[in-house]
Order: sequence, then structure tokens, then C-alpha cells
Amino acid sequence: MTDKQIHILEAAEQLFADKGFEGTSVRDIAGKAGVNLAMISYYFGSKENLMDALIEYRSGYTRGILEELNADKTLSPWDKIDRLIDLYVDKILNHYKFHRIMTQHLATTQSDVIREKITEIKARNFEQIKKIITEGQRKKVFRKIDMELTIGTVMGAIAQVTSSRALYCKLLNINIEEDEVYRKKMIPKLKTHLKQLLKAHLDISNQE
Amino acid sequence: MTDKQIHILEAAEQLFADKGFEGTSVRDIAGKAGVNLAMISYYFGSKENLMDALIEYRSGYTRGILEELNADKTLSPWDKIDRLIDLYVDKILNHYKFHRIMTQHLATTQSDVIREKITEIKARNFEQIKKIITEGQRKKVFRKIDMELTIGTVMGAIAQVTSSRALYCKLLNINIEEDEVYRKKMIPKLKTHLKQLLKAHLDISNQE
DNA sequence: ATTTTTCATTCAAACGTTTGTTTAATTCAA
DNA sequence: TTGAATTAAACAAACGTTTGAATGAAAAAT
Repeated sequence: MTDKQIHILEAAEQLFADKGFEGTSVRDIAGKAGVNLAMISYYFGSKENLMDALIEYRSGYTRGILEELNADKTLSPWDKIDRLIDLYVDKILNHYKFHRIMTQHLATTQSDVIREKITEIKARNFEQIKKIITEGQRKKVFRKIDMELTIGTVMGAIAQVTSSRALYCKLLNINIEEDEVYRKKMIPKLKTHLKQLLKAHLDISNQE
Repeated sequence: MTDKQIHILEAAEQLFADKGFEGTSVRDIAGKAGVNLAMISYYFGSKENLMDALIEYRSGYTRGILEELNADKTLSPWDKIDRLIDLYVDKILNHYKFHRIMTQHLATTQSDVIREKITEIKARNFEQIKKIITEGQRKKVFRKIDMELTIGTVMGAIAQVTSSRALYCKLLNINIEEDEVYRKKMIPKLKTHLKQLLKAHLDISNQE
């Protein structure tokens, strides 16, 4: 993957996130990246393939981090939960444009190679998180909870903050154009909230 | 709004949800609704206006229910939370196609009349829910929490289950085509989870 | 009661753009 | 001199929208 190809991918990423996959034309991408229209077909073959390359380019990172976190024997289950939240909040809010594209594609129901690829990546990460919680239950520090939906709730909360940014900007009196302000305010707020939420939700002493 | 117009809106709703707003052509809509292509312009003026009409058509319902729930003096804060969860889970999972369209539009950053309309509707509903929680805090049954993100977490969890359906079908071993099976299994599961989650999160005796 | 007028509805066809992709010529460094 | 990189131009197909004629039932006039 050359610098020029990466440059095109990053231009495409912004446009896809802002205007959607279908809403973005190959001419838009070429224009934003400052390259000739034909270069996109030349490098990637098609618009679909470009999307595929983008996913490949962005999704390698998380996998490594999660496996590393899971393998760490020195951390308690609570520590791992805290790190997990830090990791995901940082990752998604700092690459929120990419995340928005993934969500958009995942939401479609029509048969789609790209969607299945995204689903597999997410399912794989899901398994890693499940291991962390199961370990906490085995050590009798976490109570019994709905595994799929607990993980889904954390993901959903983070996704909500990025996908409904227009709403939260309105609620928090932030100008919607001010990306940086939004992130700087939202990231610590979201981390604190999720840690408090999971502390109450997972703690075995809150059994009823 | 005539029967025929509503028929067109409902056809458009399905297509928008499956293939996105940009991904759906006016010819697709006319084909699915079984009307002539020109009828869409004739009735709605444009594709954008059709979207606007769809939002108007679907979003009136929730507002009434929420205001009614808030006005009810006989219910305890906990009762209201339970009803709120039932209401939203049922609403979103039963009209998940419409919800998917709203989310999709809300995620865009380009200036957009439709997005601002959706934002206003959501902000209005937000305020109603905020009142319920504030009342519970005043009555000393709920503890202090992050208001925006607590509501956002509930919304996010429900949205996650609809927007990442492909993922949850894989995790729960459900064929992705089987809409009905997914809903029947997910709705009670989600309600139980969210009630348990909020019980732990809001309960004032879990103070730390 | 019959004819005429009226007007919203429906239609096939066409409008001018824009779409993703390909072509064939050109550039330019190795 | 070779072959990858880059270009402007062109391609057919699909896009949202408009047109102007045809339809048919209700209202008005005979």
C-alpha cells in the first residue's frame, strides 16, 4: 500500500462518513484526494474494492490490542474493564468517521460481501470481550448478566455519541462544526459514565 | 394524506432502510409501490420532500405517549422507567426500518434540513425523559448520574440491536432473513436487560 | 336525461445530469 | 527503451425530474 493509495483511502473515508457510501461519487473522492479520476479504478479496481481496502486498512489495530489485553495476567477483571472502556472510547471517537461507515454498512439487509466482512470483525472482537467478563464471573467479582446485550450496550452507547453527534451538540451547546471541542468534552465524560455504569451493573454485591 | 400516498411512503420506508436514502432510486420506490414513476414527483414534489413527509408521518406517535407518561401522577419513578423501556423497545424494534433511516440521516455532518428536523424531534423526546429521571432524583430514589449519557446509553443499546442486526443474528444463531424470529427473541431479552441495567445504575442505595 | 365541461390522476417518453468505469494517448523516471 | 503512472476524453447506464397527451369520474350545462 503506497502513500498515495493511503492518501486516497483517507479522503474516501471522510467523504463516506459525511455523505454515505452511495452518496459519495468517485469524482468526489478523486477531487478531495487531488488525483485524477481514473486513478481510483487504476489502484483499486472499483469503488466497492476501495471500501474493502479501507476496512482492511483500519481494522487491523483493535484486534491486536484486545488479544494483548486478554493475555495480561497481572490485571484484575475490573482493571480490564476500565482499560477496555478507555480503549474503545478513544478508538471510536478518534476514528469516528470510519466507525460511522462501518455502522452504515452493517445496517443494510441486502446481501453484501462488505457487510459480512464487518460482521466477522465485530464478532471476533466480541469474543475477546466476552472472555474478560467470563473470567470476572469465574473469579466471583462479576454477577450474572446478559452477555450479548451488556457488551452491546457499551458499544451502543459509544456509537450513539458518534452517530447522533448533532443531537449531543445541541444538548451540550457545542457548535456542530467544532469536532475537536466535541471530542475533548465527550471522551472523558463518556469514559466516566461507562465505568460508573458497568461498576453498578457488573458488581456481584448488587445481586438481587 | 391519501391511502395511495401512505402506500408510497411505506414502500419508500422499506427501501430507504435497506439501501439507504442515496442508494434508493425514485424508480425503485415507484416499482415497489406499484405506481408510475411520475406519481412521486406529482404527490411529493421531490425525493427530499418524500423523506420529509415520511418523518412527519412516523414521528407524531411517540411525542403523545411520552407526554402522557410524564403527566401520570399515579406511577412511581421506577414504574415510569419500566414503561419507558417497554415503550421504546417496542417502538424501535417494531419500526426498526424507520429508525434506521433516522439514524442514517442523523449521522451526516453536511448541512441538512432533514437532519435538523430529526434532531429537534429527538431533543424534544429527550427532555421528556429527563423530567422522569429528575423527578426520581427529587424523590430520593435515583442517585446522581450523567443525564445525557444515561439516556443516550439506553437509546444506544436499542439502536445497536437494530443497526447491528447482522452481528446479533450471527451471535444468536438466527438466520438474518427471519425478521419475526429476531424480534420475538430480542424484544423481551432487551427489555429485561435494560431494566436490570437501569435498576443497578439508578438505585440510590448503590451510591459510592 | 343527455351532453359538455372540468380537473385531478395516470402514463410513456424524454429531459439534462451525474454516475462508475474504460480507453487510448501521454508523461516520466528507471 | 521499457513499463508503470497519469491524463483528458468518452462510454453506457442510471439518476431525479418534467413534459404533454390520455384517462376517467364528477360537476355543470344543455
